[in-house]
Amino acid sequence: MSTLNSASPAAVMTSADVATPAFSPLYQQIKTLMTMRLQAGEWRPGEAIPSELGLAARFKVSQGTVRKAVDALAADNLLVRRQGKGTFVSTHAEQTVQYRFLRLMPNDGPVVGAQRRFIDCRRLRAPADVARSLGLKSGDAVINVRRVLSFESAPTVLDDIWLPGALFKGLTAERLADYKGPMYGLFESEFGVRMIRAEEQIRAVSADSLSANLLGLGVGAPLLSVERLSMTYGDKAVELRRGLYSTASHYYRNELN
Amino acid sequence: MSTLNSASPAAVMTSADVATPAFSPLYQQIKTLMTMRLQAGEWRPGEAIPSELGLAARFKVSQGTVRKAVDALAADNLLVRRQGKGTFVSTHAEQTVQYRFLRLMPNDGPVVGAQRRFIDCRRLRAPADVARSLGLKSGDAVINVRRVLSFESAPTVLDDIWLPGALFKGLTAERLADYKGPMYGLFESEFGVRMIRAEEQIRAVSADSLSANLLGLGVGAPLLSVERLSMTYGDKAVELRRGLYSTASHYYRNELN
DNA sequence: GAGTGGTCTAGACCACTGA
DNA sequence: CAGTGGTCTAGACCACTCG
Repeated sequence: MSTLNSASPAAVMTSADVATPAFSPLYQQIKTLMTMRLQAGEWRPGEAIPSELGLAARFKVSQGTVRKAVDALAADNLLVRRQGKGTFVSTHAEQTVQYRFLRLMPNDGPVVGAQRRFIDCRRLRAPADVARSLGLKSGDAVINVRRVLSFESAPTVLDDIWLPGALFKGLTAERLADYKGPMYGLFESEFGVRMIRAEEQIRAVSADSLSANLLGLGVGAPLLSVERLSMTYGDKAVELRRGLYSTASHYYRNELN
Repeated sequence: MSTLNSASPAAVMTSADVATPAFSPLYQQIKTLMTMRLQAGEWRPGEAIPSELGLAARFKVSQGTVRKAVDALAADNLLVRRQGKGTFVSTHAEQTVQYRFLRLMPNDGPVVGAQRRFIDCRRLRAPADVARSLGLKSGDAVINVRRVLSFESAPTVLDDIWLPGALFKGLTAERLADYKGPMYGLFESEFGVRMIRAEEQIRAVSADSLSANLLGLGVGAPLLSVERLSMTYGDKAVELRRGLYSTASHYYRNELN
């Protein structure tokens, strides 16, 4: 580790260095360094990172210390460990299990793939509330995508998606429609934007005429309103997604610990 | 560790023992042993468990191995580590932060305490669906509690709670009303039932006349339906809670990783 | 068999708490 | 100050994957 100490690896930063330096353990510092390499694209989604012993040599610490850092990154879903093979940068592209953040489950019957229908994809100026959520200035360029997800031909999810225009130049309805696989896979491979975590605000609302129409329901039908803010590295918000879910034959599943 | 090996601690179970013995690492076995001690009430909620070195001596393993076991139990929220003080059995009683599993947040303004009003607490025979969820036989004794939670005098949550009668003998409306603190604290201290984790199914529904009345809304108003199944040790279901949340001035908050 | 992650140990030292 | 959890090391060996 060349970041903080001078001689031996054990000579870490201590509380004598500064007044209240907020002591940070070595493995935490290495986690930060590795996160920066991931963010910089030095290690690409789907690829293997160096072995633990290799990383230990590079950072001049013991294997146990890089192990703690890698464990933490794996817990954050940034890396995936595979015994006997190596440690890999996680990716949305080979996402076998549904749509990463979508928690909808059928009331009965097996989980089944969704059909997507894109309603429109427009480039426009950010409304005040969208700008605030995404950390933009009101009037900045944003891209607005609307689409419907159907399960077994039953329209179920109406998504209203807002993306910073600066990050997603050239995103069109065609590219969305042509891309096979989850939308986050497209964002990752084509625009270098990786979703790390998200926060959702869930409410119950009544369908207005537009959404009722698109979801094949009556006006006033109860819908789940799911407002999701997705973050990339550094907890930077990069997507605001307002979803309306029909919960007649599906439910939102959550686990509490 | 006297459970599996004979001589040295390092002589753990190997894949040579049986055909496909599903190799379980030492720290995992110790985690299981500690969980059993917790379940048996040998270490009580709020109390400190032995120090890591003490546990290491007792189980005849190294400190590092018990550390992994304790880390896992702390990750499951069964234990709480406090540097310099010790490791404690977590408890619902001194739960400073709201109601453990309740994810409701005010749209704006600070989090504020709730007022509780108990509507009734009856002992009756389990309906088929309740019995199925709780792993009982249809017709077994259950306790049904209904109550309303209000925030700043606005009724917001209508809970319909089902508990196995065998586990909660003597639970009455009086004891519920008299108990200060969260309901799960009462369950823990008076009935020895600790909620470990829960699963929720969330839907949007329309208020019927009864729930509309109790929540001060119009009939047909959209409500969040939250059906929660809570589990104790061994993933045994011990509470079915059907909640109706008014999401006019609150939202259900969820974090996705 | 070589290379990877996974487990376990023994021992040193650090940070935090409370008497 | 003693006692607790937290970090870090060095080294051994095990389990898994793949050529």
